[in-house]
Amino acid sequence: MKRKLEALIDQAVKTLQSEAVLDASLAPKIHIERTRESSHGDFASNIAMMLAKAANTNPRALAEKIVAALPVDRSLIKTEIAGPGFINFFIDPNAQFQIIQEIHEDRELFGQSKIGAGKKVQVEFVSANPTGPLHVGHGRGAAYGSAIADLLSAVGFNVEREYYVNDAGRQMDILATSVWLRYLESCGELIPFPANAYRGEYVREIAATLHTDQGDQYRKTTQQVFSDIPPDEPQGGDKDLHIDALIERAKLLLGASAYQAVFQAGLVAILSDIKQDLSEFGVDFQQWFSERQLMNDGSIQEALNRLDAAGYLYVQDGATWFASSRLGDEKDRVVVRENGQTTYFASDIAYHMHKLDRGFDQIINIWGADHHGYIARVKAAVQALGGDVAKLNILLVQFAVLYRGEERVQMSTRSGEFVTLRQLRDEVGKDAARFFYVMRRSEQHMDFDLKLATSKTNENPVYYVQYAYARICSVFRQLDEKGWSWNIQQGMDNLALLTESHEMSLLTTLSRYPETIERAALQYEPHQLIQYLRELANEFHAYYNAHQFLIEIPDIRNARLNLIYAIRQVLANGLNLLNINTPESM
RNA sequence: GCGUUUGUAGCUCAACCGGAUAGAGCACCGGCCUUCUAAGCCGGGGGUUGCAGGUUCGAUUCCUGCCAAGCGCACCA
Repeated sequence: MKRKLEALIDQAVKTLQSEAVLDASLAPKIHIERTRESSHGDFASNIAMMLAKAANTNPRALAEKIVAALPVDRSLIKTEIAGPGFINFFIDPNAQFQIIQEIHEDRELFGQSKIGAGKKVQVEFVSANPTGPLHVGHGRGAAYGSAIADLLSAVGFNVEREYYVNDAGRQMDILATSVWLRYLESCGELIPFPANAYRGEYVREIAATLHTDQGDQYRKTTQQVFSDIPPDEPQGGDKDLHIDALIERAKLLLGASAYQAVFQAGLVAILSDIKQDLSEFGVDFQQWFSERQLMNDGSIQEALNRLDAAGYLYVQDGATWFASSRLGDEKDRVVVRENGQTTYFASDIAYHMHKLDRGFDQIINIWGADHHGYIARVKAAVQALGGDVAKLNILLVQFAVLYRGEERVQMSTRSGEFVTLRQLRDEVGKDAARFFYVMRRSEQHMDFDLKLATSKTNENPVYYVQYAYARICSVFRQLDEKGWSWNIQQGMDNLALLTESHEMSLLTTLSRYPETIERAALQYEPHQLIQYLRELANEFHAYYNAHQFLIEIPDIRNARLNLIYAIRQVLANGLNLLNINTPESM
């Protein structure tokens, strides 16, 4: 309908242009929107106000000319000029009824579209370091990213979901060393556990399993491990020097292959935990892309070679720099350190080279807001590699600030003090957690009150939507119990009997579903879908309280059942899209 | 200090990317269960959209400045 009206106005404008009322060079962007109030009709356009100045006339006069030039259309019963120059459109109610027929035919496909035209889109999200379990801070990115991926796929994009695994680098060495030290404790050694090591309970569990599986074969004495190691922070030393020395000592004492074995034990345990966690959260990835692979297969060197060939690398103070400031970054960045090791950013450059080479039409990175400083340098890298920056879309998700009641909860993977995503799911359930995470705009700094989320679960709006779905299911169960019939055809023939105001507004809301999906997908705003579902549920609950569906008169009964069936279908489509369950009774 | 995101009802947030009288939930007050699930519905109070300018027919939305909060500003990842 929206599209149709746009086409009509477009024709009217062209007609006026041919009559020289409007300048032929004008190419106005025609914008149709839903009205907020029913007295303003169903749709409105501001076209006259946009063009009035160029046409050297006042908006209302121009609006009249546009209306006069409007081609005839059966479903359009009235136009009105209102306010400063809005053109309001009134749609024939009979045309509105078609939406019910449409939903009954399309079922679970209703709302999907092909505007993505099968274009390849990669969505990379979560990508948390595999140094510990996911905590509630990661949950938002997970829920948001998967919602965007699912929305894009619903509107016809060919979507690939990817998790970038930072399985290389110092953090992983710290983890491996932490596991080993806990392992030594399992063997019976008395270890002064470093301040900067991973202190979480999960490290102990991994170490215990390692001990059970491998026995004492990686055991060294505390004396061997700690002799001549610089003091830790609590002893007045530097915690970074301390842990780095321990990492070197571990590699030395264990030898390369045994160190690898310990390293792998930690990585594999944590990564498989993350995979399972996400899967249970309704988030699945097609690709788990390994940073170590980039280092081992020469990709980093290749990326650096390409930058060098393009003239973007130089050496200074013994390090190799990428001249990102020439491409919009605030300063140049080191890619190879003085000690010969490549930086994390170098891996990132290689990773994005890979993404570009894989031929996606669009690349979406979903990052936590703490990474916003990386946008400029990554875009610079993409440009320097000869890629199209316009294809790279970096979306930031603001952090959820955690509270327990009034008190702010600090989280740190290192210290082991955090609330895991799994704990949250156990307490509130997957549905409530997903709903809550996606409910708000991603740029909005979100306050997440754990006390509220875990204690007053009945207040979570997800139940409101699910309840509407369950109520409709219940109506159809009652129908069977009463032994009454539901004749769909008879209902379709009598849709005109749906004349109540609740019914009219439900028809409009139902017809808004496809455009809601489309907008939510293209603007990367899944909260719009949530907003919509709450509205649809609200209108249904109001309708439910105001009118009876299971009534004696078959014509009306069947028409109403057709309507609520359509409502249930749309609720289900929306909830399924968000990976939220549709319980048939609550 | 620089960059970036945010600032809307007592609290948590919307507002179809510049539209008409800024809307929901929670909380508060008052109603509705011998009829399809009261996890619901109906009604009420509550606002200088952080502040000050600017752009135009029209600004919560765009621009500038200021104020406040979050997050960044490594040869760490």
